[in-house]
Amino acid sequence: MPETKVTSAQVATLAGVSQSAVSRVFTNGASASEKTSKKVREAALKLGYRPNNIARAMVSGKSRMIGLVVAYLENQFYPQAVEKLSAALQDQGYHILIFMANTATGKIDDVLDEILDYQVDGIIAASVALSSHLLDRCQSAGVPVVLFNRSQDKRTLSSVTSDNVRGGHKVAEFIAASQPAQIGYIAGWEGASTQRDREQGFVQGLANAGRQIDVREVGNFHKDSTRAATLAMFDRATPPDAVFAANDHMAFVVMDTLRFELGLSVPNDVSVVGYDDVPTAAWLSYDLTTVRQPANQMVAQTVQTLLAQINDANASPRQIAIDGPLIVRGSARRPQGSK
Amino acid sequence: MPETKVTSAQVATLAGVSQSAVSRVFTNGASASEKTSKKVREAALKLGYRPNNIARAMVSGKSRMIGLVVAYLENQFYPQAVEKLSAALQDQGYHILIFMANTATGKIDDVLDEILDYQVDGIIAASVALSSHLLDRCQSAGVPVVLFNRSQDKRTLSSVTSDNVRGGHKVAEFIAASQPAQIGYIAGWEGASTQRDREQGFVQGLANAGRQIDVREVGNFHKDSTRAATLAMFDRATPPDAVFAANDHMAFVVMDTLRFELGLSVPNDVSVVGYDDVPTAAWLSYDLTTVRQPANQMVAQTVQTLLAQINDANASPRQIAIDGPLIVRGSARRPQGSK
DNA sequence: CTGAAAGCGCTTACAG
DNA sequence: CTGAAAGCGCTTACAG
Repeated sequence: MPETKVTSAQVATLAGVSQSAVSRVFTNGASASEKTSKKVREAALKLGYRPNNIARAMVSGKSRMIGLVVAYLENQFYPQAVEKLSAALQDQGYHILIFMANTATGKIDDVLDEILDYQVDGIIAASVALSSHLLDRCQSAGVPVVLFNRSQDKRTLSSVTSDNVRGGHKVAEFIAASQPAQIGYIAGWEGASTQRDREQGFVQGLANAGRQIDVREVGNFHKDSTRAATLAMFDRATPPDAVFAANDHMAFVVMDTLRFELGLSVPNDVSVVGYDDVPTAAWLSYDLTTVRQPANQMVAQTVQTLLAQINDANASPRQIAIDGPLIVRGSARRPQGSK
Repeated sequence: MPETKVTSAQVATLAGVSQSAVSRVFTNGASASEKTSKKVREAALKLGYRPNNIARAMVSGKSRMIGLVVAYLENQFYPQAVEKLSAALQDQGYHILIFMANTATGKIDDVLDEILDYQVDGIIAASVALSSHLLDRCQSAGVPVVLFNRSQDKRTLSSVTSDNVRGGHKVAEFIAASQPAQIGYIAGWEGASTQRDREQGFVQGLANAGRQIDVREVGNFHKDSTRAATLAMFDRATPPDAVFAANDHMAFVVMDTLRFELGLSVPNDVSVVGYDDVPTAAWLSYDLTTVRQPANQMVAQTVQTLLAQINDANASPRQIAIDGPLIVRGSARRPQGSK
């Protein structure tokens, strides 16, 4: 079988029509008579013709590709999000050009240029911060950007997150109600808005209950730092008996360290709460109490916001924060008086 | 800031050279004098010019995009693989157009056509089976395909896996040496070569030791079926005291079900072994004994094989199976006499 | 509804 | 080394 790249011109010849006619038949919303359409479709089928998307992109100026920049795939929340984003975008006729942002080397700049070179119609940045220099570049290229699971002070940029402040607040209420002696907080990477917002809500909520963070360590969202942070947190005269970790990924490490390295019982000795509700949170080994990020809604809003911006260059940016529920499971002590 | 799409023609004008000259400066391996190059680069910088990859693809017939079809992202092995594949391909100047194969709806066919429409230079199919009809389509389009973590009988198709037969064999030797009373096997999805090969190696290895699979259930690589399979496996007079699950993802479920639903101790009552060595396998809650898939080598071979095929249409297909070591951890009893 | 023509932004022989 | 010209496979005004 020869590697024949069939062109619209060949189909046109076989069907006995013009190339324009072939194009119209394959462009929805274009006018073609039933008769022409039939002839063209038959010829196309016989030849195995399919429109070349690259050529289409070239002339239309629309590649129908979305650049997705993502990092931190160890956190189960992201693979899940990529899956949902991909499905939602495919439904809209878009496809994803994916770029792993190597946070180690911080090579996001190069990567972004490469994305732009492919003439993507829009960019979704998941869990990566774009410098204002990069944003300028996107803007001058006329490519809209939406931040996924990260927000930014600039009101000129769209972002979609869960309501992290409110989520942190809920955790505070839940923990305060169980009246722990000491409260610990394992922070994520300080550069992330999710970390800052969750902590802010947590502190606020604790204050409302006349409490505060008694011990704070930084886990940076990563395994090794989180283990070290946990060890440090419990190496004191009065260690906490309730700990909030800024995401599930860290909460798992906290639990493992507590149970298997320090010989403590969760939740009897220490109550642990996370944030995200990744699938693993429901696994029986962890059975983690956590705040659910409403991934489906976040994805829907992300896609909607991005498409609005693609279709209307003057669409105003949106900062969306979606409320997610606290999911109570066995890793945490219940508030006094609850079942 | 205006959304100026800067073209090579504009750069040429500003630099006072021809469009061809501009093109040459941005095409490595093309001839341009130092003087021309300097003028062009300066003009390009001033204008913020970058070559349009879509136009390049159009004329060169090479999009430098690779289609990556992937499913089953719940299994941590795949996000990890996507990350590594992406990095390796980026190093070679290729980028990834990603497609989630929705195994639920089995819409792989449509998806593949869409990939082909984008004129990808090659396709990597991870954990998805392509029908021979689809393969024909790729072949007639002249687009090479390599299967990642899945193999196929057809010798005309390239594939890269770990040595699953040998891996299963190693697990058998390890388990048999601990002299369990009854041996259980939790199978993955029967359509997957990984499942078949791991089981074949396991059966073979057991036979060498005068043993066999005493109880077999199917977990289909998924959580719920695996839980049900485990429950069924232990609902009998003589349940197994050693279980091999065809991948880590299932092994975790087996362990959780045993410990938290059946009140059994792992490894004291039951020894559990998995396959993959995903990051979670090292987490202390599981501390899973497993066979490591050499992901880095698998990725390197996949990229190498694919590029060889892209650069030489007559390159012969390769079936590569890379040996991976058994990693002994706490979830399994040690063989008699070992530490 | 339909066709001829121009053009999307590049690269690549072909001359010089 | 460099430029003029053709062409990659389409879509889209423009006439008819």
